[in-house]
Amino acid sequence: MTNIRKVAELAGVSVATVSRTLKSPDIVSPRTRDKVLKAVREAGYKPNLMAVQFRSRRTRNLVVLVPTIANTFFARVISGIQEAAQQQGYSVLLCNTLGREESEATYAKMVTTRQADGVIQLRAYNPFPADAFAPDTPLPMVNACEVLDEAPCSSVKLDNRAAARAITEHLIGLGHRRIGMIKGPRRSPLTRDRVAGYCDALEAAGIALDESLLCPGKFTPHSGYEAAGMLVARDDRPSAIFCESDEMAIGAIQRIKQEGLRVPDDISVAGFDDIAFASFSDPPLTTIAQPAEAFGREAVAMLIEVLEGREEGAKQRILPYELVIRGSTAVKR
Amino acid sequence: MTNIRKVAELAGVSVATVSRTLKSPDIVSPRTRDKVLKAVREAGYKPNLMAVQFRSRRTRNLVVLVPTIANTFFARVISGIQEAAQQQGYSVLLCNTLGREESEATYAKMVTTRQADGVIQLRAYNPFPADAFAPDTPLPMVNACEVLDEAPCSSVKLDNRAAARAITEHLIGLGHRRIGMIKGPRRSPLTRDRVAGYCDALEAAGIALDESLLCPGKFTPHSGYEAAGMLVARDDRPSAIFCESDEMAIGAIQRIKQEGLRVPDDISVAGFDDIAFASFSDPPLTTIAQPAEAFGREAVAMLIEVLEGREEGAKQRILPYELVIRGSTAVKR
DNA sequence: CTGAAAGCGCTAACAA
DNA sequence: TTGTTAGCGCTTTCAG
Repeated sequence: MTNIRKVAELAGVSVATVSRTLKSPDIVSPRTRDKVLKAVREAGYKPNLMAVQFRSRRTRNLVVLVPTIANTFFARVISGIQEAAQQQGYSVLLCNTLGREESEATYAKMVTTRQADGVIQLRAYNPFPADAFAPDTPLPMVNACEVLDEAPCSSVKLDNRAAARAITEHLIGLGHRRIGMIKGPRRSPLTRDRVAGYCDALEAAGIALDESLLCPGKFTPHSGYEAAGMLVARDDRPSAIFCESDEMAIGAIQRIKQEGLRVPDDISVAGFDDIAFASFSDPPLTTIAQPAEAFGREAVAMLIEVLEGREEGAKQRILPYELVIRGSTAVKR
Repeated sequence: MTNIRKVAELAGVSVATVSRTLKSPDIVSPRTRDKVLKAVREAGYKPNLMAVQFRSRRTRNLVVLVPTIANTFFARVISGIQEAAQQQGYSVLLCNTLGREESEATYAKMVTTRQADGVIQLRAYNPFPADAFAPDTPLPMVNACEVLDEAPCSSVKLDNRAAARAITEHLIGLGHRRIGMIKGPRRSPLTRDRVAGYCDALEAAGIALDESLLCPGKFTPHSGYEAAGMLVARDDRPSAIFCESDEMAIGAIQRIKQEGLRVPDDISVAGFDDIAFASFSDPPLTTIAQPAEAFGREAVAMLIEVLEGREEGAKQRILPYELVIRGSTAVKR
């Protein structure tokens, strides 16, 4: 084991000097610095980060709680996180929690046990027990994408309500008046906001809300497939369906075609997220593009602010969406 | 900071006893154990894992080098890794390297600097410098999915050559004789093996190899789209195309349709991987299913064997593939 | 600018 | 079964 002491001996200086040379080379005389660096090279010395972190009480690790890495939208958010973190000298520990609260709590514990400095949570749930931190310390956490209503920390999200309203209005603009919606899990704030936006659009257009046109899904292609089956089987089937995720929209399109109907001729379908496959579906998906990578970058910036004590109270940032019109929606006929 | 010493005082025992109670409760008398656990609770004590790991010289962290988490195939491998790791008490540090060697080297350094115990590399590249470890220590690494020819460590992979041969034979069996192939990057062992399997099948059927029917892609839908464009534009266009990944196959299908041809009526298309979207493409994709999660589980098992010193030389495991026939391939007409 | 020395919080001999 | 003690490898006062 080649440690700092060996290097010190080799260079003929004290361990303190070696430490200083490595951390703040500028406060060391050029001559000693050269001696030390030479010794470091000769000894093939690599500082034991375990010890460094232990001693300096910070790890420069960020844990990211992801509901599921199998979702390509989250993959983009994660890219943004990694890019920003790396730039600031932090490493990212990705945790695929499958949305399970126990998993989230387990990984969040890496912060209380000082294996990581903070967490970025991509789901609306606070993984820390109430007594994990001293009363008025700010939580070392940032909530992104799906955000708690009373987030106990800074957060970044989309204006989901406005985005859902925009895409519903696009559908209404095409002449659709019976518009189905395949939504996410009931209790998600994401779903609630998007349903609200959908209702806003209907109301503004003077269309009565038909609750039975709202089907729950699970953000997977298969659940979209199932939900579309319900919607299409009705006598008074909708002429357009807004899906809360592209994955569900892709499943829905397959089902609609299987039932012998055409998209968009018989039924228009809109998605949400603009994942890579959205433009490769047949027909290509009309959807809401989210600035996924930007969510990641923002989240990192906010978290580091908290960790380095530069924050003044929890912030809430809203990032812009964009309506992307492709071939899966068309004028009602 | 509530540390082990505080707990010891509170319980009226030595720090060693507290440590023991937490690590091996059974070698401590029930009475002391109760006292200690009570004190732990009262003090709200959480061991500083940083210190634990530093002291015990192991982190129970595994770093996983993933070329890109945006690929849903890797997402499945990662699930398998996480599941197995968790079971064995290890945490997973996911590193999205984008296939960049500098990134891989940076993350691999977490092992030499003792931030992690070992690495699972999903790409055919050794991220460690030659002198990172003592000459005949086994590398704390396992190579999975895409494997180095002379892997300096244990590895798990598919019999890519046989799988490619099987799917090509499926195409030949349907009467196709001009079969294009959209392959991956030239230098990948994966590509080399799959091209070899493709050639095997042709040869066995007495079909001459036409090199110009092999187009390189990059495993993305877009690259499949481009490559298919080349293939389809030819006068002597193939009647079937074998793509080295489902993502490329999905891109290829879109291009073929855009050129006014039908899949599979005019051109059959086969993929590789069996990602979730494979069964939701139109038509659903004929492909090779890989036991992605099993790759992950195997890799963890092998790595832990190495880390805990129970290995006897590098092993090589081959996992089985399965030909999944769906609607994108049909009899030539 | 450099060195000596005191730990960080914990584990692991070794003794008792 | 429990306590004492000596560090792990590093950073950081505090003197010099």
